[in-house]
Amino acid sequence: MPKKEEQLSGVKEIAMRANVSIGTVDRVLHNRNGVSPKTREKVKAIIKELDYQPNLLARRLASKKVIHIATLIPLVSKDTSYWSLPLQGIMRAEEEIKRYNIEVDKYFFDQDDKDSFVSQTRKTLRKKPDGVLLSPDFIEESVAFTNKCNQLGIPYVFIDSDIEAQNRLSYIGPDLYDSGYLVANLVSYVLRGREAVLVLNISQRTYKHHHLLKKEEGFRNYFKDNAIRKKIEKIDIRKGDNLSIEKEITSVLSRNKDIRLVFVTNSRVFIVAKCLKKLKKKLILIGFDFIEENIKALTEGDIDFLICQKPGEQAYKGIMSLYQHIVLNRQVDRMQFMPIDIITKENYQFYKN
Amino acid sequence: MPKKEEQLSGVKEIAMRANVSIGTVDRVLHNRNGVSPKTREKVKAIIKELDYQPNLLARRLASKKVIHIATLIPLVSKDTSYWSLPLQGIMRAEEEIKRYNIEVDKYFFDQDDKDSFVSQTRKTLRKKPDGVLLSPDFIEESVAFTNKCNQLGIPYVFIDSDIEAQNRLSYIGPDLYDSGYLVANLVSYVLRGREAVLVLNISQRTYKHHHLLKKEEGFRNYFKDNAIRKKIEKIDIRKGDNLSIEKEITSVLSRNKDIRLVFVTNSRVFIVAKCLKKLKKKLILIGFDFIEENIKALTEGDIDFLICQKPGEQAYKGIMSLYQHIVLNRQVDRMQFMPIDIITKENYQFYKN
DNA sequence: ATTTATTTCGTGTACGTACACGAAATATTT
DNA sequence: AAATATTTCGTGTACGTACACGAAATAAAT
Repeated sequence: MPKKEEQLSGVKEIAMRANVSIGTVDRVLHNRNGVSPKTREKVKAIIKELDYQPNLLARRLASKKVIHIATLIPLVSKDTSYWSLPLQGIMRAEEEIKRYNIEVDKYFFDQDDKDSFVSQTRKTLRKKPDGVLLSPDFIEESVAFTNKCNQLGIPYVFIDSDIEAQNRLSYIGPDLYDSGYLVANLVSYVLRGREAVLVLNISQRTYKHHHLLKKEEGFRNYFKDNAIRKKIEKIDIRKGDNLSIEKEITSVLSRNKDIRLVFVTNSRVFIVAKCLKKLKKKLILIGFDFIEENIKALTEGDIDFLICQKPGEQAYKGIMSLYQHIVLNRQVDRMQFMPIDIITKENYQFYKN
Repeated sequence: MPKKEEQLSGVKEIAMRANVSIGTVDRVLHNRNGVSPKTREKVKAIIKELDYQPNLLARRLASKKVIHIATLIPLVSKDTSYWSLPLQGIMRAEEEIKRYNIEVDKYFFDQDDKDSFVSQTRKTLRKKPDGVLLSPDFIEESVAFTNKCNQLGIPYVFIDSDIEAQNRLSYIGPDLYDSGYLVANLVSYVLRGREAVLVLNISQRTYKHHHLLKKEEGFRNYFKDNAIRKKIEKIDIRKGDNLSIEKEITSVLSRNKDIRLVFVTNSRVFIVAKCLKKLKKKLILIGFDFIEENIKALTEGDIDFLICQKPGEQAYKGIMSLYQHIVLNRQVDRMQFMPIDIITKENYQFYKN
């Protein structure tokens, strides 16, 4: 018996109303050719009239197109294992969505080599991905790259650091200012009276320096906002080797006997921990990021607090946001700040990245 | 020609390896009966071995089951149109997902009638929904209800206010404490010297009072945290009628000539605006929520600031989170705080709920 | 040993869309 | 007008899963 022709839906209904086959409707929907202008218009009209919304689940299922998401993050470098965490997050997301015909193409650049970044962006673009996740370390170059993405209609999300001006789908990562602010709050509890703070910005990479400055700004503004007078000594160290760092620290500490706490504005805090240990200086040490080297120093009592922002989650969410947006057409929050976690010797075991 | 038997996937692959049909695999997957213990075990083993993950898109497409999401929110009441906004959000989400065989069943209760809440929870449970969105206005009753949901394995999300202890999928809404804190910050810019603040908690409903108190707590703690001395006069008004409110306000204002700013801890601020207008008192007025009555007062200059947290978005996100979780098995953030927006006469036109 | 009841399983169709293939209709050339 | 080229369109199969139906195999009853 012929099926009762109740409520058709989707392409079929359009096809029926337009007296054409679903094949034709399909061609109109995808702007493929092979349909006469007049039926095309007719079908388009009906599509509009019905306010047709495709069933995205069915679409993805039927499509043989593989969706490509490109990721562009730093190589895991010798001086910190930080970027292995986002990478794990990326792979976790990949595992979850690859069965929906989504492929994740991973590109890596050398944090110390601007050219490698540029060449990787080129590679990325050549593959015409459907979406990009990137850590926009080199600002100008990232802007150039994402401008091209804008032109090509490729959505992209930033992780780890942000370039607000760009037309990104989302930024997922820390609120740098806030995390500095939080540290200041911590500091205000820990220090008393005239005890001073040393802020250490360690970065060989000039382009990343503004990150550190944002944290420092948050840090300083806490004291300003709360009208707390606090001596803040500060050094920028542009050389990564232990020796230079040690020298600088020794010097500043001998000049400022009142320093009781050191705040390192990035993950290089473990290097400072080593120095202080060597110098036999027991100061309170605060830094960033849940990486192996830091955890080790934490457990050994050489670091007191680590501020973390789930780098794995950041990358995972980044991929998933792209997936949601590309495949399911979902709107995505333009900002997705990660919680600011405080890790100590007592709770680090329970921290899940 | 027979298809090349390359990489089968999903049920088909399992079926092949187990030497059974996909029908049998399907029965095992869904714990339906009609399969002998021994083949069941065999199939189960292979499923585990392959770490089979079903294609959720295909599953939803093929399933004829309609997924039911129940919503349980207050009726739009006479004294504030607030709840029409979340309702709009719910309907927007519904529109978006109904084509995936998801139905949203809306239940409403009277904010002044505990019994109506209870009876609506009963109704909800009778329908055995697959997920619930609710505003847990009556705490004890909400706990009882969600405990039953826990037993039945029904996920639920809270909007507007939270009961942290419960095992909810997510809370989506304002951080009450923070919004009070923010207002205090605003106040500290606006007021000078010895100018005082009046905090007004207007609620006929005792059970909602703790919300207001949380905001007040945040408000007060700002001054404490920042060591600012500020005279804070405060009244709780338990009667909703304009007359009682007017009387109370008149009284407190005549006793405290130094009050220059009034902070109303909920959406009833427009009532206060009317009173002040009638009394010809020009004070700075701050309150909550982007509802029609308030906007009117804002444009007329009778309210100075409105604090809003996109109630429509809250509900929309709530439904979508449930959908994601139920259909796509996505993990969901346990907390989804909404941004705290400050609305003035100048920017209200651009505010999208 | 039949017949009948019951369990166990395979097949077919459907979900809504994509896309390849080829048939029908139309246009162009001879 | 016939032959050919081109455009326009319909049909069929696939995606991975759900589920109804009925066939085959087994068990129970006569």
